[in-house]
Amino acid sequence: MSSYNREDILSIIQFAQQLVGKPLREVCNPEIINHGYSGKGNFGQILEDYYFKYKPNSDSRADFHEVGLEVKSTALKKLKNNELRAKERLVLNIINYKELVDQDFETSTFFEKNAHLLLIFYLYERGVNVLDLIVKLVGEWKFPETDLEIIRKDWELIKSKVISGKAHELSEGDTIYLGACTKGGKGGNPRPQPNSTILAKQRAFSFKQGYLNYIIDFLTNTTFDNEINIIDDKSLLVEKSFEEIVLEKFQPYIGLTFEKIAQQLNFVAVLSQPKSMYSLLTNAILGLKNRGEFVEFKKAGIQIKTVRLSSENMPREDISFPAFEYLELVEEEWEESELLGYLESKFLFVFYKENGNNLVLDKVKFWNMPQDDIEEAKKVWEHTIELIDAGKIVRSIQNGRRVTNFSGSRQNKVLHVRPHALNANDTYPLPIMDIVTGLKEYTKQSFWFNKKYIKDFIYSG
DNA sequence: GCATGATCATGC
DNA sequence: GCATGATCATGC
Repeated sequence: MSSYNREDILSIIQFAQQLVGKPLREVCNPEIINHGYSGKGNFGQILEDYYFKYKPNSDSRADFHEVGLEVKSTALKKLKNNELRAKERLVLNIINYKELVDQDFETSTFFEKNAHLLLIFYLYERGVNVLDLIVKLVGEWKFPETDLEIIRKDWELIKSKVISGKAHELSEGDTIYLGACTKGGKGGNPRPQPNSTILAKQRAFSFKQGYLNYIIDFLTNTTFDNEINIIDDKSLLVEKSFEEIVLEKFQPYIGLTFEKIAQQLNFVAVLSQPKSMYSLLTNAILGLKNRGEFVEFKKAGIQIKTVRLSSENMPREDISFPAFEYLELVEEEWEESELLGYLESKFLFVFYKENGNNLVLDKVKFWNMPQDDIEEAKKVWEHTIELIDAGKIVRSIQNGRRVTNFSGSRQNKVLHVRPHALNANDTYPLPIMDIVTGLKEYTKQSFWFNKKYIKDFIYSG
């Protein structure tokens, strides 16, 4: 790979960097207005055809394969604080299940094609013509050594699942940085897999959104002083997986009481923080002294959930997701929905169990949601949208309290919908007026994991 | 006792 | 001021 001519590579990158600050319409031949590309990938197709001047193809080799450089364009979104973040994951090459099982990582289609990327980020704006979207950032990307070890293991895990005839059970939450995301719309474009007769959804290798954000931070020289690495030496990853290394950090404290752990870690401060002390203690076990984030968790989109269990293993509380906006929810497609994004992430569950008057660190596990349960959760999402669209959120008002038609914890195995607001007057706008209240706004709500689901399928599962 | 509506606490 | 993780409290 190092035999490629660096000058040729640099000239391509420099050519690409001339895009920064401009839309395609400005930098390409005027005939670009007749481009004829439509659909989601059209920015990339137009870019290749009219700027780089080669026809979009499905060649398994890199775009500029003479120098081993693959061009990828992807969208940024602007947050409320004006920060630029990845709009979604970066989809790489499609996984060919039949070929994957015979490949080795170093010579795999994935690595041959994506070891060296030329990334072009443009700012997405709803309703704006693709030719007028402004390119914000252009840069090259090669994997740092420690990331590459994790990505290699991700790739191996995806391969081993396909070898076991479980391509249909693949999920983005299976892996750390390199995901196997669905590709091909609603039907999932089912295709055969080598060691099972069950058809599997078409999937592609992809960078998790968090990993892409990390690349953006790197390319823009953005640094954070409140982040720590859990793994600082890639040699640790030779013998063990990332998950194993994390779990081992908890091992010395399993079976100890909350107070004992806090004492051993010199963490007296947490005792005065009633609502967040359990999650702060979890952070402390992983080595975070103050508030902050773990680099690998952020890059992988891993969500840490600290759960208090009764002696019967029932969580004290359900677990909430962020409140959803009604106007956005009803516009979503399931495959791109915010909820699916959460459900497909990997979770680290830390369970503290009640033992008399004490709370004891009982169990720690990585978890991600099985496909069947994701399908089950989808029903709640669909039902919620139906209610909002029909203006039938509220069923009645009893003693001043509103009784809603939202899906409760008895209706669905996985999720329910419940208020998530400062109080009942803390609302988001509705697309249409609610029939019972006559209001065009309603108390903020969110999806919640049923605690029974946590008990039966996450803790015990 | 549990499900569900309502609200608190913290940090940015 | 608001988003988010966490928790309270009422009524069946």
